[in-house]
Amino acid sequence: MDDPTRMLSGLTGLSGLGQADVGDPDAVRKQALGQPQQDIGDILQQIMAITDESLDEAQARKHALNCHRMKPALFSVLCEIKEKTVLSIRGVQEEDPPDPQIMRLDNMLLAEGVSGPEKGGGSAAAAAAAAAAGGSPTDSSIEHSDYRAKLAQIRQIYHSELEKYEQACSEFTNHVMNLLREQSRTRPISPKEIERMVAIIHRKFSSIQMQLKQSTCEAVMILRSRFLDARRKRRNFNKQATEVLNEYFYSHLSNPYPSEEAKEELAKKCGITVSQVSNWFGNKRIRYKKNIGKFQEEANLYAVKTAVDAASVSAQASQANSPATPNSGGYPAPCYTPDGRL
DNA sequence: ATACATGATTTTGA
DNA sequence: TCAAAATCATGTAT
Repeated sequence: MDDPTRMLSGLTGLSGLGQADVGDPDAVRKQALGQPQQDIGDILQQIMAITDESLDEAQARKHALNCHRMKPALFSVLCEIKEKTVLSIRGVQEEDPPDPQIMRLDNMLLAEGVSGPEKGGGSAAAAAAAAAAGGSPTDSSIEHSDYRAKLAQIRQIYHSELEKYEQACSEFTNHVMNLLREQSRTRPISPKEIERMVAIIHRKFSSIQMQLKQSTCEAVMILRSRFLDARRKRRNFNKQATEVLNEYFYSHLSNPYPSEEAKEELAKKCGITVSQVSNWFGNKRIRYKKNIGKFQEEANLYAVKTAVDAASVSAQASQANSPATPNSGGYPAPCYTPDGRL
């Protein structure tokens, strides 16, 4: 980017027709053919030399060339040659369709509320989603202000960078277009050629933009996983909830697999979701099985509790004899001893 | 600071 | 597709 002139000479020599003000090429050529070869060689030499000179030197030489009597003739020859070569080159680099990857990134950024209209829509939606996902409202709102702040930060960086790129792009485009216009006085450059040049520049810049978008997406994803991953905001269930769950577990120790309906009821009683109930039972089963000894005390506690409950209920009902602990089969029955050993 | 407890997710196996 | 098992990431007690 530090030497636009070189890039220009490399890219613009490819295509385009002569300019409209060239006039009839044949007529001019006849004139040209009448001149000594020496002249044309000389002019060409000078034109080639322009690219190697400093801008000031080139400026002076360009002016000299413009005033040269052979200039119109040479110009027309260049036009003609160019027209011929361009036929074989045309179609080599036609329009490519909008990059699907950049579209994907755009959509993602839009969905995350990074790009698009000012804060509101995106973050509000995210907040709603987080709230729906569970967790107490206060927690999620506290964590969410943090999340939103970070997101806003990313958003701000993204926009300022994007703006910078856009500005640089348009500046560079302008610069190049001016140069091309300037050069079009000494060599034929069609509007179409300029157009193509601009397109090339834009492609280059958009590939830079894509990198920006990509890294922004990455940052947002990391942020999301940092804040929205349920594991990271785990809260223990309250005592009453665990009590209810444990009660069910130990009173169904022979088959601690609550049905869907039972789960729903437990969920309602505990103020948690059905899948949380499922998680709890899954964890409880495996951990109980893994170390029955460790849970012995707890098991006894709940056995006694349910026994007492049942006793009081049945006592109320009919003064019946005390019910046995409902423990039979399934998991290895914990063998109760008064001191808690197996 | 550390180890252990616990809810959630991921992997694995039937 | 469900549950077990393994694992993760945090909460909590010491």
